[in-house]
Amino acid sequence: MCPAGSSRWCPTPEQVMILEEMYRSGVKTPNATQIQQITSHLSFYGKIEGKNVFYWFQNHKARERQKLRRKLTKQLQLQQQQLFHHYFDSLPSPPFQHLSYYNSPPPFPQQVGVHDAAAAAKQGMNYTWKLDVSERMDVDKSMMKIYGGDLLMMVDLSSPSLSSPCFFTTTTTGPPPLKTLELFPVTASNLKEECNKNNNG
Amino acid sequence: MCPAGSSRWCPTPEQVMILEEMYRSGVKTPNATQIQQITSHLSFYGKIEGKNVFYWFQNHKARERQKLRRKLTKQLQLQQQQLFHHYFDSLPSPPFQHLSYYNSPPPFPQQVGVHDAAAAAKQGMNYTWKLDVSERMDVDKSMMKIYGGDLLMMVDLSSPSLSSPCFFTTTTTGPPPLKTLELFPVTASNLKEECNKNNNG
DNA sequence: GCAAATTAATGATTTATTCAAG
DNA sequence: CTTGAATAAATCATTAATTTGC
Repeated sequence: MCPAGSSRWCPTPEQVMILEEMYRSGVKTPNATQIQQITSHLSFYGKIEGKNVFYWFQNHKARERQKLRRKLTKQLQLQQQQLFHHYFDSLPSPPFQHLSYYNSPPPFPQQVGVHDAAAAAKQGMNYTWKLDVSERMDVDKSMMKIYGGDLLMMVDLSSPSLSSPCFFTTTTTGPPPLKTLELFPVTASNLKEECNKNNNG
Repeated sequence: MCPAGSSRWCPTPEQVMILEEMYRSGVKTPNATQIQQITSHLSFYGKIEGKNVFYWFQNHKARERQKLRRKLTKQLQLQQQQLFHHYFDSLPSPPFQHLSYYNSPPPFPQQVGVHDAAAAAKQGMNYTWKLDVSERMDVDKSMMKIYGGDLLMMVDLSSPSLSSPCFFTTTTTGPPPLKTLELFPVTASNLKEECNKNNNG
């Protein structure tokens, strides 16, 4: 685990687990008493002192905040980029078209395809699901809320204003012209990178 | 495999394999775009829609976590059992005693222990730490200032008055008789409550 | 062997937390 | 202090594995 004469604390997995559990259950900035108690408790699992606990909570809190902040920032940037592209890539107007580009690494066979958008649209428009979701939230934002990030999506091409990009819009009377844009090749490694960017940077 | 009119998605082996490979290679919480891409990709192997992919990653991530957590918890329980026995098999009577009462909720197995106070005292007396902290604030009040609340922790037993409880007292000549008292069972929920009291009240 | 019964996996929903913006 | 957005945890519900008695 930790070099014998290490100059700094190396928490054991048990210690980390307990600290995280405490943090999760509400201990964010323990006071002296709490720190002493926690320290005593954790000293069961390995060498530890008060300052370690103190600093752990400080750092953990800060890094959680940081993580969230970065995630939000990234999302915003991507969203804006997306809207930018949407705005300037004027497009042909089949009522529905869903373009998918796949460029998969060895384990995933390559595939470049153009699909009818009906299927794609249906994916997000499953009626039951939609209904269930809409019980709690605004229908228009459902996919955003559920799926988190929204690099790109379906925009109503009939309105040039781009004022209200909608995710998996549900229309019972008749669907407006929608287009799903995917701006980069899809590979596992790409997905991984993006995921890491979201998580770490 | 799956009943004809099944109410829920039954992934094909290929789909599961690909999903698992993606997860392994870093895709943990795909966003809407990624979900759409993955969905299109997997639709090659069978019926599938976005929500299936979304739910799959949610569930898979959660259950992987769960698996790990259970493993750790089991380890902890074993470890604590061992320590418990160890403690009551050999009980010395040291000059300083540190009484700790632990009454932990499920994740933290029960624990009753008796410690030598030397370690506890040392925790708060680390010289380097003291210095580092005092760079930014008044030394005497440092812990109070940093840690806020003070249920009260270390008291000098040589003075019966209990007039000046000190936090992490530093004594270079020789430690006075100190005793660490813990006045209530330490649980995550207790700590949380106290924390809330400190923050809100 | 083979169904009915029981248990384990896992897809789908709901509920609770989290941080930070307003 | 409240709310929005996202996510994790807990839970419900259905399908697959398996066990069991015949």
